[in-house]
Amino acid sequence: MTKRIAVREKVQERAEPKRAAQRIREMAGELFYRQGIRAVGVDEIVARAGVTKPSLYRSFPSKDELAAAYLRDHCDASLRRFNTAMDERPDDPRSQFRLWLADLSMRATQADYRGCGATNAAVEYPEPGHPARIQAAENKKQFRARLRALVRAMGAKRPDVLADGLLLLIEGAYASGQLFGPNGPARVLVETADALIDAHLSKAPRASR
Amino acid sequence: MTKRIAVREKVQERAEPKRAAQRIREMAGELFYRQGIRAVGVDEIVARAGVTKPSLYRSFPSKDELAAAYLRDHCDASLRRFNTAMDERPDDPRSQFRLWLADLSMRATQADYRGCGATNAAVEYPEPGHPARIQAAENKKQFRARLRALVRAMGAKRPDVLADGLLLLIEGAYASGQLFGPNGPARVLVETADALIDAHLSKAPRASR
DNA sequence: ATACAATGTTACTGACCGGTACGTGTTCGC
DNA sequence: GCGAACACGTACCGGTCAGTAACATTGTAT
Repeated sequence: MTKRIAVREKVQERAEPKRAAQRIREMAGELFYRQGIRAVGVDEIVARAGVTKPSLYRSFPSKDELAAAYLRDHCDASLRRFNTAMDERPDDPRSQFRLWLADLSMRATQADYRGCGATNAAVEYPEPGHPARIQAAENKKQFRARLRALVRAMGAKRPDVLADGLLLLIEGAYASGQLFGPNGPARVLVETADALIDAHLSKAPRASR
Repeated sequence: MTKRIAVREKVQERAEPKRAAQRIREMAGELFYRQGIRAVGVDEIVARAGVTKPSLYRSFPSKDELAAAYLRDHCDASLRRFNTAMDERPDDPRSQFRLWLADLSMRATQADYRGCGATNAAVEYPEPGHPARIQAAENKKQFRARLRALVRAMGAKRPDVLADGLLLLIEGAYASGQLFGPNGPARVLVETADALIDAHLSKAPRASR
């Protein structure tokens, strides 16, 4: 974040060596997500990234800030995936949302599912001022706003209430996916969300699907 | 400090000195829940419990097993609270459940809410064989069974589906309570659950509240 | 060639971690 | 009274943690 790269003439993004900071960031992302932030030491990160510890501390002021960077990456990616999924058919937001939910339901009922990285980070760091916690809260805030916009586009009468209800279901899928494996409650995610949306849209409460 | 009393003839459970194991268990419970298991060292536990480390390891084979014991206590207590709340008026399970949900909604929208200890433990210990994770999964399994029985008593047509839908909402409240503080999604917990139950009971989908 | 930026190498710090060997004091059966 | 059993404390272990200092090496651009 300090100096510039100065090689952007013709081959600025060749992936062969890959900057140390980037390798660290990616490896830290995988390890933090799979094993939890506290469970992963900086030595393990640099070892598996094929770099050394000073390289880490040249790019990140501390492990806590590296964790915050991981969360930023994590939610940038998931928010982008959500947006592109919705933008595929802007005319039918409900169907697109349903597809996204079905995908989440599938992932959340797999054996090694690990839930949402931001939620997990907040569990690991309850201290209010911690960088990882601040970033996690920011991620959640952004997703909530995005979900509200989507529900508003569905034409719900009380969009914020419905959006929060759906958010409860989604967070519930994140959490329960880790504890109950397959056959967990996340398997009913789609039809439960359907019932909820139906109720808020005053359509026929049956007749879904 | 704290001499012994040696009176267990007639009053064997006076709370004055309290066995070291019990003090450890209680203090570990508080600290583990508030700060997370990994964040709390055994030194802090014994120091704040007013005992010493060997006392801990005489009663518990390891910190991991102490964490498992904490989870057992945690969910024993919450399951007992749930049962007594339901048993107050066995004729009207839905109202009692509604009251319990309202209480959860209130707690989950307070600033320092920490969610469910079992869910948090599973986040901290993703490794499948870990004692804390095993106990956490057991807790969740028991609660799911209890919830299914309750929904069955409500007379729902597909009780397991409704119970899992409600479980998603509950776990969602646990998780989102930690990230969004007050004004978080958990504020709509009761009315969302109502809408869901209505839909499953084929009552008028409106008319809630 | 040279200058510079990025990274690696090695070694280190002090704090803290979970866990334990061993000694001390109190209580109770006799 | 006396010794065994019990509950508990003192002092310590080796390992790991996050983070740093000082220096060597590489690659690249001019």
